[in-house]
Amino acid sequence: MKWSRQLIQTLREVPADAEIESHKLLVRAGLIRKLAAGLYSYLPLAMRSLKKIQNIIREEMDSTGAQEIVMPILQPSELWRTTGRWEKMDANMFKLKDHGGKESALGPTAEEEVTDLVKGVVSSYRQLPVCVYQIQWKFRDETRPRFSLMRSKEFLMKDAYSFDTNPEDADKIYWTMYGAYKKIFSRCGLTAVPVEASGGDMGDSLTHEFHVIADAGEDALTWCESCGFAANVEVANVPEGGPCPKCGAPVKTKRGIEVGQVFKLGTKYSDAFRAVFKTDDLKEETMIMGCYGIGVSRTLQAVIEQCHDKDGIIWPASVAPFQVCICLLDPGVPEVAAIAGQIEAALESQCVDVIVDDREERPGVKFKDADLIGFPVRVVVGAKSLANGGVEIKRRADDKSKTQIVDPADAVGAIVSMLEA
RNA sequence: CGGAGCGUAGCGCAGCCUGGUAGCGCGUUUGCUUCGGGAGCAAAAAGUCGAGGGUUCAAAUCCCUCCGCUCCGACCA
Repeated sequence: MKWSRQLIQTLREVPADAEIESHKLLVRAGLIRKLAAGLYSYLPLAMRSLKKIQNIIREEMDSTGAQEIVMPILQPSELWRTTGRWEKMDANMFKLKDHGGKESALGPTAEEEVTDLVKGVVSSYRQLPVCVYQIQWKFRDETRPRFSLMRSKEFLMKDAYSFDTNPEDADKIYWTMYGAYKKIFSRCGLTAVPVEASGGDMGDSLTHEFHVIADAGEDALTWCESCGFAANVEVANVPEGGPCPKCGAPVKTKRGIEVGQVFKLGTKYSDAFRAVFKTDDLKEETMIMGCYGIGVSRTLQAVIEQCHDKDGIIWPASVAPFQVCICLLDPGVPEVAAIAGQIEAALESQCVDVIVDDREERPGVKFKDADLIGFPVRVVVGAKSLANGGVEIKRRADDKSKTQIVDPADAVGAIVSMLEA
C-alpha cells in the first residue's frame, strides 16, 4: 500500500475541541473527523483498526458457539411499548415518524427486537440454548456527548443475547461470555478488568462491567489491591482509604472506561414478549435471557488512551491500522525504491499489513508521522541506510537505541519476529 | 437540562475594549535551494468574520434574538 494514495492527513497542531489524549490523537493522526457534537466520520486508518477489533470479537464470539446475525437499526415503537421502555427511555432515544405517522426509534440497544425475533423462530427446547450477536450501529440521544468516540450519539456496538431453558445453563453462558470478553480485550492489547456493577434498567442482579483503567474514564471504581475486589461506585461506594467490603483492607478509587458489560436478564424481556418454548413433557416455559455488550468504537479509543506516548499512538500489533510502515527516504532513487518494493511484497505475501511512505517529504516529516500514527514496526530504507549495511527496523514501543540494521534479504524475517515479540 | 467559556481560510489563532480596505502561523499549489527527526527563500490560491435583525455615513468590532461547539454538573438502556 502506497501512502501517497491513501486518504491520510495528519495535523501538527492539537484540535481546539479535544480535551483528552486519545481524542487529540484520533484527530491528529487522521483517524476521525467531527461532523457535529457526538457524530464522527471514520477515515481509512480508523476503519482498518475497527475492522480488526471486529474480527477479534467475531472469532471469540464464534468460538463460544454464538451466531452472528444483523437486525434493523430502525425499530418500530410497538416493540418498545411491549416492555414499557418507549416511555421509560424516552430521553435517550432518537424517535421519528414515517410518512404514515408510524413511530419508530433508532435502536439504542436491541433486547426487545431480539426477543421478538427469537420468539418467532424458537418454539421447542430442542432449539435451545441459543446465543446470537450482531455488530451494529447504535444511537443514543446523549445530552452531553464527550471525548469523541468515548460517548457519542452514534456508535458501533457488539450486542449478544442468550436464550436458555434453565437457570444453570443461563449461568454457564454468562461466565462463558465473561471469559470470552477477557480474551477479546486482551487480544486487542488492552488491560481491561471486570468489576461488579449495577444493572440499571436492564434487568436483575448479576452484572459485570469491563473497564480499561484510565484517568480519562467516566466511571469511578472502588478498587482493593489486597483481595482483588473491584466494583463500580454505583454498587460499592466506599471512600478512598475506606474498608473493603470483602476483606476490610483500605481501598483505592480509580477511574475506568467501560468497554463492555455482561448481564443476566432473567425473564424480564421474555415474559413481556411471552417468549416461551415447549419442554419435553409438553409444558410451556419462559426462556431465560442474558445480554452482553461491547462498545466497539469506544474500544478503539480506549486502546489509544491506554497505548500512547508524547509522540503519538503505540498500536498493539493486533489492531494497528498497518503493522509495518516502510519509510522510503529516497523514493527517487530506483535501487532504493526497488528494495522497499521487494520488502513490501514479501511482507504482503506473509499477510503482514504494510504501508510504504513513498511521499516526497523530508525524512523528519516521515519519522514524525510514523510515530504519530504509531505503526508497531518502522522500517527505514534509504540511500544512507543501505550505505550503512542495509535497512533499519525498529519497534515503535522501543526507544531509538533499539534500532537494528539488517541486510535487506533478512529484513522480512526480522520484521515478522519483531511483530511476534 | 443547569452553570461557564468559545464561534474570524482546511487546522490553530490575533484583530473586537476604543466602528473606517480581512490579518498571522500551520497546511495546500508553483518555482529554486535543501534533504536522517515536522527545512529556507520567493510567489499564489483559499473568508457570506456562525445566522438573522437593529444602531450608524460606515459593523468582525456596539445592541437584540437565534444557532452551533467545548468544559463542569445532573443524566447515562
